[in-house]
Amino acid sequence: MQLFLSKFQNKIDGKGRVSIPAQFRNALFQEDSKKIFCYPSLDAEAIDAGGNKLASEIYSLMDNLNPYSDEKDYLSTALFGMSEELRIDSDGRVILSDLLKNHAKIIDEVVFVGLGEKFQIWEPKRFEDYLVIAQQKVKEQRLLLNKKNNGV
Amino acid sequence: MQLFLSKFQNKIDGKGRVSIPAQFRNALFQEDSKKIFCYPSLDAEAIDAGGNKLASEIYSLMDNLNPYSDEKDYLSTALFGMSEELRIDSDGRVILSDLLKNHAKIIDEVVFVGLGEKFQIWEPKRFEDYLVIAQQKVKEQRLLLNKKNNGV
DNA sequence: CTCTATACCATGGTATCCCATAATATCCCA
DNA sequence: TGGGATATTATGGGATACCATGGTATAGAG
Repeated sequence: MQLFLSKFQNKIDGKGRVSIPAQFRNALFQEDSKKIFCYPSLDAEAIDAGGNKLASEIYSLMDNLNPYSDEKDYLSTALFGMSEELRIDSDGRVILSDLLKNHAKIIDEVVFVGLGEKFQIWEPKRFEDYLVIAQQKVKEQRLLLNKKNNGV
Repeated sequence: MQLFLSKFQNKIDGKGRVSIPAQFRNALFQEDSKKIFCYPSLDAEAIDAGGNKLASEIYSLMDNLNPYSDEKDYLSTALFGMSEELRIDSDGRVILSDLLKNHAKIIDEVVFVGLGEKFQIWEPKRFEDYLVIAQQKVKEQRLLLNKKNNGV
């Protein structure tokens, strides 16, 4: 299985089109996806995206909920209502909806960030900021781990 | 199988007609529905809608209830008494009955919200409010989901 | 005959397809 | 190993198809 790795920055053209990085397209093609499944990330100003595999994970997650529970109503509204399947055109491009662009504050340029089984789409500047924070967190975690290990 | 995803806002014209979003029409067409099955949502100021699949789900739900129970009486009144099958015209439009529009406080504009195997029809402003609540609830329960599913 | 519901037609806007091009990456052979 | 040929990729533009929406014509009921 092929994972989504590395990051790529692409432009959104006058028609709202943006190229999916070729490496990601190959990964998607391997799981037979002609579309990408997208939804606003629950905890970041970014778009979560992936192929059939991610989509079916979400679907089965919803299937396991009680059909007539409030929990399912809220989750299906927040997830399915806000998610989209974007068609990849013959040149490997998609059009991001206003809904998604607004959530991620995207104007005319995006970074695709591989996260293994899925990837995220960010406004470049915001991703820079997020990366700094993420790296700090990692350092802190390392220190904690070191303390634990040294203590014994 | 194709699910109902994303949301779309359309206008109701002077004759009361409103276009079913093309994506939803395709999903309906795949299950061979020339009509949409509608009923007032039981716990929201919205209209629940879907194709043949949703209709037969509701039917079998009723079949499984005790024929002489109060529960069945209430449900059949609340659901069947209020439900309708709206014909989709050659241009992909339907006419919402006054009954349905009143329940959802709809005037001349609606939002179609995909919920997977069915969709809902909302008055736009009311949906905005509901969405905020739904997203809050999901965030509160997010940790639970992450634990179960490794952070989808 | 009038009112309403349905079929049919028109139009502006948008998405999609197809082709072109420049830049980059890959390959191949000396 | 180097350097030129070839393939791939990101990006732009024109033509076409699709879609939401408004309007007109027709048929059927009361």
